[in-house]
Amino acid sequence: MSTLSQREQALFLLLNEIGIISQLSSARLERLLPHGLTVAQFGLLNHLVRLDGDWSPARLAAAFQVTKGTMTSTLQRLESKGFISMRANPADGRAKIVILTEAGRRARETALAAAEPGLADLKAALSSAEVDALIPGLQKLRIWLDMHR
Amino acid sequence: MSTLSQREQALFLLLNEIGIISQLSSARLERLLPHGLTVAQFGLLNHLVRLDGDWSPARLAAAFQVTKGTMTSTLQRLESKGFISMRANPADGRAKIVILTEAGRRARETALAAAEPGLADLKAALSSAEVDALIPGLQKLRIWLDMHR
DNA sequence: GCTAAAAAGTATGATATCAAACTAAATAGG
DNA sequence: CCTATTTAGTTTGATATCATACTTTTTAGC
Repeated sequence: MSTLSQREQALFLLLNEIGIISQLSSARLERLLPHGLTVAQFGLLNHLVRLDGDWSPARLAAAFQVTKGTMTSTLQRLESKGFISMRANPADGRAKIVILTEAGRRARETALAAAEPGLADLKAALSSAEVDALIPGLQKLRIWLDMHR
Repeated sequence: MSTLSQREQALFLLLNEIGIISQLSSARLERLLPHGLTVAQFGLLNHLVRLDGDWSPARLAAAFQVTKGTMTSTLQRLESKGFISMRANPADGRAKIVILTEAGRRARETALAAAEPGLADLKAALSSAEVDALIPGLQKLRIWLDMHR
């Protein structure tokens, strides 16, 4: 009969907790977002607002650590909502350039304002120190997983 | 222009890291699992093996913190693989009882053995102490989210 | 230069997930 | 008792996600 070492059981438990938190917090956020925005779409809008520059679908897929196919789908949905547009990259016939529209910028603003109370509530769950204590370990794990896939 | 407080930004970052880890680790595990088992299906088999007793779909949905509709779908897929069966609850005409089959027990065994190396690799990412340091804070967060949804 | 390999993007088919709407059965309140 | 509410389970329609396979374009090797 297969078993796991204590060490492995602890890792299993860790990943389990992380999975449930991810699921609960995504569902929580999505309920607050306007325009039928999903967490993936909101994340993309935030990214484009904050990080200037030319973003191709492939570069965005790498940044969010999803497959290119997933990014194609999310971009198409944002485009159909009018929040981004895409044009060909004149320097590379294979590539596209993703552009945030004015409507997209405004939608991100209202979405952020709508999401803020949900984050504010969360302050009751963990102290500032507790949050700060968690982040480095999680970053280390995320970076390892990213490098070993 | 909407902004977030420092506190809220840290929480946002925390949830972001958690989301990415959840995504990467699920994809990683799923690649190792046999029988076309998904993480959700594997989790359910593990649960049924470890926790004896009568489990209804509703109770399982609560335990995994997914909607009843999601649990219906996952149970149907496991049933079509022959890994569980379901029968009516004689004491409650609305309810069903989920039963792990022998094939399901064996599938869980082989799946666990297949997943084990993926967990073993992960030991390189975090020390035992680092894992132990993360768990209590995450549990606290998970419990809060569970109680406030 | 030509060909082989790599990269960008899309398409397809499967599963998980949610919210919302629905049916059927059990329970609670008068 | 009878009705209203709650609970169990399913269905539907939408999105995210993956793996895989495909087309087009670019880059690298000889």
